[in-house]
Amino acid sequence: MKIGALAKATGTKVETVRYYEKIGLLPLAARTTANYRDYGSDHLARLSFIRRARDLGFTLKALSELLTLSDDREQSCEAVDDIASRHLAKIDQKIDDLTTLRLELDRVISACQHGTVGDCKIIETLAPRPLS
Amino acid sequence: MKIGALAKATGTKVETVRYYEKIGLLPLAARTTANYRDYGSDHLARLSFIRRARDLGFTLKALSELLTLSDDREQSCEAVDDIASRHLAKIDQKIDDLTTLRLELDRVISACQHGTVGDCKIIETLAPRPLS
DNA sequence: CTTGACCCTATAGTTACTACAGGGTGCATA
DNA sequence: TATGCACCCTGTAGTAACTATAGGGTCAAG
Repeated sequence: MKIGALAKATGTKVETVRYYEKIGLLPLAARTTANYRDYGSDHLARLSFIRRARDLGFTLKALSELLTLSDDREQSCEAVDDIASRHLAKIDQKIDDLTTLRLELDRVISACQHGTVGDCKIIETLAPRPLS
Repeated sequence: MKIGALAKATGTKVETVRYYEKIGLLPLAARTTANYRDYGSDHLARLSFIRRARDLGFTLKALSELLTLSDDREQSCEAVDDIASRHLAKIDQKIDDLTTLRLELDRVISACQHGTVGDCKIIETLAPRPLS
């Protein structure tokens, strides 16, 4: 199948597919006489894997490691679990950070009196306190 | 004060200070005879504002808008509130997305039996389902 | 004078795409 | 056959917000 079909089948953009091939995440595709990329089921499987992992927020680096691991079916699952768990911890951290941030922002916005900038609580919070 | 002192005073990197000047977020600094940047309290105030807004997750674009607004103290606070509220909504969305993602990832990791890759639930979840 | 911290500009790299320019291919329709 | 449109190709550059590096200058203390 052509690149457009592969892209559509996996919910990926054509340009992104080419990008993944360029960075080595996807193996080079066979070509037609017109130099069009021609993909088979192996590529479909691999790109699907990539798409799912990206959707779960794995970085391309982590994803690449997962792919390498998944190619050796006798490999211990520990390494996979390690990557996934570290990723989960990062997401936890991000949620924590964002939640803290959200609280602060909400506090600032709630204090806004909707007057002028001169007495705006939001601006006031951002501006440095006058030296006393 | 020199760039290093300004950077330290605001918890910003020297390179980032130069970057902000380059993109126009910080006004051009006065220079010493040695061509070193020389900063006064105006720059300190402005960079502090930038740092705080960045810490609250505002994009440079939104931040730039806030700075423009804050320069006109008679301006209505509505625009400021608008920017901040839209930012808050984005953070809310991000938290939602990450929370959903976390749930899915946790589910997958919990299903891991710690065997081999061949029967790894994590890999299995990422791999496309066999055609049936 | 030497040394080390700091300063400068210019350029490129990071991450993961995304957009665009310019040109080729294939198929359906008039 | 000609045309039009969707799709394909490579190469390059842009996005956001920094960050790192190369190569060179300045300043102050020893």
